[in-house]
Amino acid sequence: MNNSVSIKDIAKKFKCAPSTISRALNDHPAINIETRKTIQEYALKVGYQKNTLSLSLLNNCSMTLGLVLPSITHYHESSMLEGMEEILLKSGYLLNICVSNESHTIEKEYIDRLLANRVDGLFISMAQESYDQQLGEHIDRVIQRSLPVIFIDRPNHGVASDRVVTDDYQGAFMATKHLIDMGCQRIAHLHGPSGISVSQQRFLGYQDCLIAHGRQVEADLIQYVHFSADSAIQATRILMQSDSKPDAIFGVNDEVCIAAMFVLREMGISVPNEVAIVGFDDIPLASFGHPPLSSVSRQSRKIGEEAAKLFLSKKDQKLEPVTISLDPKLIIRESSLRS
Amino acid sequence: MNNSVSIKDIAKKFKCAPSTISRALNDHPAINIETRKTIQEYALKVGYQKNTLSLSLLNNCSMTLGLVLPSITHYHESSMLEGMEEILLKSGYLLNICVSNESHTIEKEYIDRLLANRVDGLFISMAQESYDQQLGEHIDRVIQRSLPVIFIDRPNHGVASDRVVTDDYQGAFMATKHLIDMGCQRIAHLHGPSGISVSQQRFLGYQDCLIAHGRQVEADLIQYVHFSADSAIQATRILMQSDSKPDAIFGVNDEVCIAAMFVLREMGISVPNEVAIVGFDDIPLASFGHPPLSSVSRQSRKIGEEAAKLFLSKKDQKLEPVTISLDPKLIIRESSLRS
DNA sequence: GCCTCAAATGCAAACGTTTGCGTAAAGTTT
DNA sequence: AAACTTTACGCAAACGTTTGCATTTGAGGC
Repeated sequence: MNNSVSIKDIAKKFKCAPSTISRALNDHPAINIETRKTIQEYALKVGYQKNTLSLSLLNNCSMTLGLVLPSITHYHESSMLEGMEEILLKSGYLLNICVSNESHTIEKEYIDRLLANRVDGLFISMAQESYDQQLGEHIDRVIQRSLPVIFIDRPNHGVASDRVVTDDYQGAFMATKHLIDMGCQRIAHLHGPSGISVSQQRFLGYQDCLIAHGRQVEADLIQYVHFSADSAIQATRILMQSDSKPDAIFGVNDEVCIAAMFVLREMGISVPNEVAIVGFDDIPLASFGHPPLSSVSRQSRKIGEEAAKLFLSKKDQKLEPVTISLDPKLIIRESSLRS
Repeated sequence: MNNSVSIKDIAKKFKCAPSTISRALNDHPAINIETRKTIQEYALKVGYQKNTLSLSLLNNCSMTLGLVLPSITHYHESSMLEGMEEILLKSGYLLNICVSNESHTIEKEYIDRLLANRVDGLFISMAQESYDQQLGEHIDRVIQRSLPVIFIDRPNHGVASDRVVTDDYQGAFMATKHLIDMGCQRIAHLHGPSGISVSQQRFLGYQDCLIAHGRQVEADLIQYVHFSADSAIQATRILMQSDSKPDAIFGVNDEVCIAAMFVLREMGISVPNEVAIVGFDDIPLASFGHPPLSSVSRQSRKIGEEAAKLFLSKKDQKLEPVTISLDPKLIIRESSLRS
């Protein structure tokens, strides 16, 4: 099964001690320079490769990290992963990816495996089930091991912890403000799954912005959706068939807005003139929507980079928990531009 | 740094040998049932967790796999990953994710790390650089170790190896045939990056279908793009501004087609009547395009599942290399439906 | 020829876990 | 009471690597 050659094998070949081989391969000065060369050449020839597992065991450091996400198919998540990889690649780490599918049971199972594999740190965006039911012991276990844990997007309940997030509240506030500035009077909201921080913050930003501008927050104008396009179809129809139709929609993400625009087109309602729309995430296809979709960009890739950097700074010294909040940027396109 | 408790620690507490603790925790019948209980309860209390690294070292089996991808932000890739995870979760594996960004150097570096970490198998979709320059020694090294290597989407040069792919050729053929059936006379192709298997196969399917129906393959009707929406803007303009405009476009993936439809709309060209369009991948937003985009679905999630299953069947017994080719499905929507 | 010193290499422990074998003690059969 | 079996546990090796501390060898100075 495994043909890999070990230091012991090489030691036998040269009839010397494993320690000599180890030192030779690591350019230890106490080893004769010619012996060193000979051994190194031989090692290269037979394709010797250091077994990191033994080192992990010895040094209590596996150079492996865990990333636990509810899903990976949204642009924000995969883009964040790429940013993370970029930094970790330079630092010699490997990343274990674990998709919890919003299930607490799966999340727990994965964290168990990661701990058993002695990862050096954990990035986690908590599953909705864990968050809803306030289940955090599995995370507490990790923290008790004094492993660096960095929360992404979704924080743990109450506990002070390292976090990297977009300022969703601010982004939603900006989006709503922009719609108000465009003269919209009745701004609806496609609200994300309740209980998830991202949904809550975006709703709060929306709500507070309305209040700050002397508007009412009307229950009729709020519809709950999932993060998928499909789920927005029905929600949009309900909104537009109500007695008091909105003249603007702020959606929890771009997918639901693109679906909303699709429904509006079907209904013969013009965007942005009858209904203006702003989304969230600024996915690459947003600019190719019909019309191009205004959206709040949340620098997904940078979130990953910052999370990785935060880990690197945390791993050596114990510091106070930090929250890195990245500024969202409002990208205005035609879907919300009224003349 | 690390507070984890080991079997030795527990052994000291109970003043017995580590082997006794190990057996007790593994429900070995040779251990007194009460001793067993006591030890298990204590282990649970102090949060003992098996150190898998030592086992990996001992058994030459790390229960960890590697996945090397050129990128992860496309729906196809992330969806495939989710399918893979589903199967591997049940089998107790963890997955190391490595994004090569189409770079041979990075790919090599990642594979080195994976080998050093003694992964039990490798899933890989080769970087364009590796493929273009026919650089495969880094992969050969893996195979020489007799590690299961499963190629996804993009095969290795020439070498017989386990593969899981969509029948891109067949899918492209079906798409082109459909456009012909719709009465299109001049079918253009947005060709993916050359040198990549996926691009080549889709082009071949397109080409052979044209030939099979007595059509010419015209160089003017072929434009090269990347897999991103942005890259299709210029290509589409060139196509439509040429003397001999196409009346249909078959695109290498959905992103480029959505961008193409955007450009056509800008130019006042109607889809599907003036130009019919079919894409590839059937991303979730395809059905919300304007008009809804016809596309070849390639069962991304299932590719991941099949790859994982293939590994599981390969890990025990050495079998002949297998190619699993999944049937594509043509999803017809308005973008190609002519009345 | 003895002492010192440096250069080159070996020894053994350590990381955490499993497992075949050995060995007590206790119980059971003749 | 002798012989046997069962029960319950310990010992030690093994996986691959590193590293502090010997130990060996040869050279040079006196």
